[in-house]
Amino acid sequence: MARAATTADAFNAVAEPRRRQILDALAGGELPVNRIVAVLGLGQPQVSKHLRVLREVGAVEVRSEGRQRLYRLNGEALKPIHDWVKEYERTWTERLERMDEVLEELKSKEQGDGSDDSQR
Amino acid sequence: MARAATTADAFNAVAEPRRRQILDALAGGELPVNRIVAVLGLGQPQVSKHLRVLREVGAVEVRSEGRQRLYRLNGEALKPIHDWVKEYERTWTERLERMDEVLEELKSKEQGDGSDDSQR
DNA sequence: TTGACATATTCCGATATAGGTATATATTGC
DNA sequence: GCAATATATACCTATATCGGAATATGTCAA
Repeated sequence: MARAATTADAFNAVAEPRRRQILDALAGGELPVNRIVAVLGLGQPQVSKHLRVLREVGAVEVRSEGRQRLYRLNGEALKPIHDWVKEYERTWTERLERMDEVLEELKSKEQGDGSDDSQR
Repeated sequence: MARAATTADAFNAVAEPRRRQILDALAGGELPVNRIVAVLGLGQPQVSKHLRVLREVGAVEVRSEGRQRLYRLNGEALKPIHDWVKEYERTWTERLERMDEVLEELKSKEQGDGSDDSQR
């Protein structure tokens, strides 16, 4: 048994660039699948599969209209991501964090050469 | 030629629950690898590999101190995620969106009864 | 019914990657 | 030098999953 346990959550859904593109497209309003296909320039089955993933995490909802399936955004499914990342926002907004960073750097230089090797 | 092009970006890095755990642990301050191993209850090589991914997207930085490698958070690497998801925040905060949703529903009901589209 | 259209599902092959084990590298102390 | 500690890397296996092609399902019109 390897590979993590198929985390079918919002984080995973959104990790795929195509799926973010789909959500971005739906931000302008409800769209049928063939419009999304046109926007992404991807095959129709692939789009349907991405839509399924998005549906499973609740990020989109569907309604049928004739032979069309109209997808609409449900941004609330992205709330966990927003909540999680929001906690880190202060890291790049507060000046105090910068000061702390500089102090750490100085400290490590003082103690020897250990200041670099951050790259490989 | 299949499978998407190895998106080594912040979205991908954070899609892994273990890596979010690591970042959460580092939110409290700099930690050596063995502390992270203890927190996660995962093997040391696995943790090192996760740390490498996080380093490659800039979400963490390292400095050496003796034989230890002290990892610290760099929240700014998460800014793209924050910026992206922020756009969707209004979806679940604004009331107007709800109204729009209801209107859409009503419209679809209206259109549902007609057997031909001549009255559209 | 037949056929056209719209979308979903199934099967396939290629690749990415998580975790596991063993090993390599680096630092410290003897 | 050698041993111990701390971490990183290499190799392996199992699985997840992307894109592609073929096919199935569903809806409408003639």
